Amino acid sequence: MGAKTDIPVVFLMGPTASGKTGLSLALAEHLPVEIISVDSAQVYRGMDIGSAKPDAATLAKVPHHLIDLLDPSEAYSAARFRDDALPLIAAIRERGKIPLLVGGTMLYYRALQYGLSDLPAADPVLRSRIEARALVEGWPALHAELAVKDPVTAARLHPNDQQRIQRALEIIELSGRSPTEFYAQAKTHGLAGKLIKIGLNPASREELHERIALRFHQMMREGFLEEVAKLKARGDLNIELPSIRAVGYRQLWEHLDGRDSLADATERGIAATRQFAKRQITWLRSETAVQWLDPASDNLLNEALQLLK
RNA sequence: GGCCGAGUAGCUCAGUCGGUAGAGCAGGGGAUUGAAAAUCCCCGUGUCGGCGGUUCGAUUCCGUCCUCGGCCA
Repeated sequence: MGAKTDIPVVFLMGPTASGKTGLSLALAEHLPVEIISVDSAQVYRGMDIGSAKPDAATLAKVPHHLIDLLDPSEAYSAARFRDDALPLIAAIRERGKIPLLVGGTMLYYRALQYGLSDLPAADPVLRSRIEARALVEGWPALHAELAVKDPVTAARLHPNDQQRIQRALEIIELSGRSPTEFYAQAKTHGLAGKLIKIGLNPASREELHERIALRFHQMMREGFLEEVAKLKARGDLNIELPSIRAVGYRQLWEHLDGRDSLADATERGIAATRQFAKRQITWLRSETAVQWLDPASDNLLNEALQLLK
């Protein structure tokens, strides 16, 4: 595998609506790349408009990976992403092409770069059992229980952080070992070889907010509501699923449930997108060695090509 | 033109029997190990519409003006 790691892996990171997809396609016209989507929503089939998935013609023209992997009734994960992406990257390098990772799911980049602890996989049955207990005893009781079994993790988690308390208890139940014990051990391996990180972010937050609103309205014009209605009409999906909880999908689903007007739901969707972008930016600030570009630059493509030389 | 109601945080509104005010939403910062577009934590000074008056002290009471609703002409 040695010689092949001479080919760099390229990350194209940035908050939602910063223009990552556009730039990736422009790069694909000038360089021998294959694109790997780093996006927890684009993995779902039938979630196209709201996840800002490249259209079918584009997908046919430029090789893309990790898009349309699952049915929305299923759940993806950071660990699965790492397991999927590593062999893909190796294969793309074998072909003498550049793996271009594009997307905004920051935890996935993290998992890929640094690996993960060797934790037991999620267990839906156990999770619903823990939830049922929480309903009766309350989350504080479960947090207290965690404090006995793994004081270090409990101290790190806020008593309201249901999702992580649940996960910690799940790990203990499944393995008989605490998260703290796992974290003390080496992680599974992450990415090897040369890595170039390009960050794309508008010069001001205001500008990003404008791009977000503009794009959301564009999605509505393209039939986002119909897309959500179609998913809802299946009858087997619900708002608790990771897929349907995605930004925009959740708000339009709630509107279809009769919660509010379409105009209000649209505003809530846009606000949720802004908040999502803010969280992405928080991740980005802790990323090392990112080379930043301004999506409004007249010379964006050349600047990006320059970084890849 | 007359009468009534409302003008308080970016928005929707509480509230102060006179001692310069607080919620929700929005917004900002942070955390983040198999749900991550998820989940969670922290952050609230704003001429209380303007100008006068009463008062030790007015966002609160009084007068007047302005703006926006509604009703009546």
